[in-house]
Amino acid sequence: MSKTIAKRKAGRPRSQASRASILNAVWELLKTQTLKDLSIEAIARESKVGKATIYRWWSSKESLAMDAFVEHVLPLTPFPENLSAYEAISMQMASLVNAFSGDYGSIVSQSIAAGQSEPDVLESYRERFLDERRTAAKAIIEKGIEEGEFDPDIDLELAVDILYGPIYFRLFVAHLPLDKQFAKGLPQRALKALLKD
Amino acid sequence: MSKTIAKRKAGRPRSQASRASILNAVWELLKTQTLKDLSIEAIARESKVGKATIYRWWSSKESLAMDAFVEHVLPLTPFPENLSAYEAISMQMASLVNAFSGDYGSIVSQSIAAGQSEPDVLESYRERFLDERRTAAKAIIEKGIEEGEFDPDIDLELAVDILYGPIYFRLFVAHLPLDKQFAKGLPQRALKALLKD
Amino acid sequence: MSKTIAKRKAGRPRSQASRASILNAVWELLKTQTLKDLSIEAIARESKVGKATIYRWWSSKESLAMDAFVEHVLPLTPFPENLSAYEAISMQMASLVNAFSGDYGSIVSQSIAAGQSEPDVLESYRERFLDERRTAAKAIIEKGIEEGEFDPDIDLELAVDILYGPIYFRLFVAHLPLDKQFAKGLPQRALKALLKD
Amino acid sequence: MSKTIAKRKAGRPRSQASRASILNAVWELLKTQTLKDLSIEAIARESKVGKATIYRWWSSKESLAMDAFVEHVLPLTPFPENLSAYEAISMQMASLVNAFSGDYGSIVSQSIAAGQSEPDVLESYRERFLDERRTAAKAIIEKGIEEGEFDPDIDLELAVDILYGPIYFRLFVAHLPLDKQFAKGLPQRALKALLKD
DNA sequence: CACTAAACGAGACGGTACGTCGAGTCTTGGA
DNA sequence: TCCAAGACTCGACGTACCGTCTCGTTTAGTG
Repeated sequence: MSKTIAKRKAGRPRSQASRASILNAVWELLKTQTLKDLSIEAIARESKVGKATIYRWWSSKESLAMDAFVEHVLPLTPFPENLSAYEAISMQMASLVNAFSGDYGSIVSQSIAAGQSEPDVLESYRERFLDERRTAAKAIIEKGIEEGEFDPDIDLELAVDILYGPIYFRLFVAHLPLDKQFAKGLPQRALKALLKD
Repeated sequence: MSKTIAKRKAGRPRSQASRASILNAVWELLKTQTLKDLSIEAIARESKVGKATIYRWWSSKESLAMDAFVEHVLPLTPFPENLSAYEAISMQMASLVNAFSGDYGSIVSQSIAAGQSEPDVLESYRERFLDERRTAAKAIIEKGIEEGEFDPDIDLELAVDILYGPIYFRLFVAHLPLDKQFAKGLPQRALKALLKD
Repeated sequence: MSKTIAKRKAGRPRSQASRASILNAVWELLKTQTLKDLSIEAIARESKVGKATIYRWWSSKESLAMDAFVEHVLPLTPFPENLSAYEAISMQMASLVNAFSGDYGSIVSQSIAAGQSEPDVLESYRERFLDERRTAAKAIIEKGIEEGEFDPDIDLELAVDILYGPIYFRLFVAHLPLDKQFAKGLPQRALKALLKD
Repeated sequence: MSKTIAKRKAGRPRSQASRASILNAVWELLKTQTLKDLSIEAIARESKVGKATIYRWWSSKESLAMDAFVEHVLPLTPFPENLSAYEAISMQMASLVNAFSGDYGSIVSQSIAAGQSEPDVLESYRERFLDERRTAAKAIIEKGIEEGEFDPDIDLELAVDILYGPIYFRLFVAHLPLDKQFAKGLPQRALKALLKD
């Protein structure tokens, strides 16, 4: 909506070719190196774009990485339908563990790592990924409560943290693997905390 | 044993004054800036030390930060004694939440963030902090099992992840605060997952 | 010709202000210190220029010194006209001795000294200074031959070496001064070698 | 004399093995690199000697190079005897040209180059090499005067400069080679300047 | 024959400068 | 007005040597 009524601007319009080329270069480069080691210089070189063009549209390589990330990996690990809340959560958690054990996990952990020194990167991560998923998770839990599976006194946010916290913990600290055993055992044990007494 | 017969080394011995001065400078500098923004140059300047001396003994600013960290904050958040396992864990978790809500938490999160691109920093964190604490936590849980409080089928590692994962989750992602309410609510809810049916 | 059709180049053009500032800083610094003790760092500092800008356009401080030198001292010690070859050479030699006894001599000797380990500096010295002067000297000697003053069997290059070699000898080795007595005595004695029997 | 009455000193005497090893290392290293590029560090490394030992006995790498030089190349290019002064000088000049065209010339030119910024190196060169040779040359010229070959009004120092200056000129500036033709032509032409009218 | 005391190797120290990289900005000409 | 190209200032990188400084270890005399 707002885009269509965007004010008419004089001058040459933004080059979509450049935008795509930049995001693509970032994505390609992140396959072979750390976000930390990625340089604006290299992105410009790789995408045949002037550095100024990058600076004109992005404030940091982190937010640029975030855009590249969004462009490529949005649709992911939905909650299955037509199952009990317990089953649906179990299955979705397992598939998230699986997703985080590969490239996707590495990019998420690097983005959040970058966010430790750049608050807006972290905010961007939350707004563009996490919030949506947490909302979905909370809806499922509420459904479980309504259907009598879960304790009605649950603090929803806390419940989500207990379920997903362990996954992020292993993702960051890597003290133990995000393997099948974990994918199976975690829901079994963690969901106990949500059950009715 | 072997340490007492430590090999005689030729040459001028390492200056303990320099070592202390460097670690102290790192600690001071990290109070006002990000680990990412910390430069070896600045550390050398602040500690009145040659850059080469830093490079001689540390491989990166991250491992240096880790050493500074260890030097300053090792004795922290122990498990209280003479309490039931449930009580001891509850109290220790609360005090960890509290610790992570201040400077200590910021340094931990930055160190682990740095570890995302430097595996040995992460390893160092695990070896010098985490392992010791996890071992202590597992011991308490075992005690709880023996005393009939907790489910004897528990996977200890998984249990620890469920208890502490949510804390690290909020520490990293900062979607919700590490406040008193969380410090109180988390143990109550998460420990349910460990109880006997 | 080719210069006027110089290829159009993309990008920001070289800053003449920086170039001038650098060369000027070099010149000023060389007034108070040895070329050996001159550092790129100091030049950058003094001329308020990034080090990279210096490295972009010069390969070494020696070639930079040579450029600074050329910029400042090209027009020097011409051969007087309307005199006999003998007189013209005598006077020019005397004025060169005089020039070499001051700052000019010190810079020449240091540049050539630098050239002992950097062949292109030496080549630069020859191409941009010496060759032109030697050519002029040889022309005068030829004129002297034509006018019957000098021996027609003279090897011109050798003749020039005999006339000017002693000056450079004293300049480098400093075993004796480049004083008025030398300025007067050298032409008198050395030119005998060129005369007709 | 003075050496034999050298004051008795307590303590360990200077190690001749180290001295020899150092000088030898310098000599070897100078075969493959410039005096400018030679570092005390490298000499110590190569000669298996502590840096302090070098600094204890030499004030700079230049004076060290000079010592190494003296140790290896003192006996050189004497004046032949039983010849006329003209012949003796001619032959000695030719052999000097020849000597300077090889390694010997390169070391001399580098040492004198170093001397441009270190006056004592230059002085050392003069005292330990040049003076002796100039004295010998002046003696021969005087002999030539006595025997009626040369002009009795000659300034001896100036005469030596005229004879040898051209050799050093080519050695330093390298505008023309120190070849056989020069070795033959130079004495023929330059000695004319010394002859009786 | 132990005792001195300087010289020795090794190598850490505080520094300075190196030459390179990338940051973010600026200045062209062309689209 | 945007864009590519590329030069600009700035600051940090990690390295090489500088000359100095401890160390523990020789190695002659001397007492």
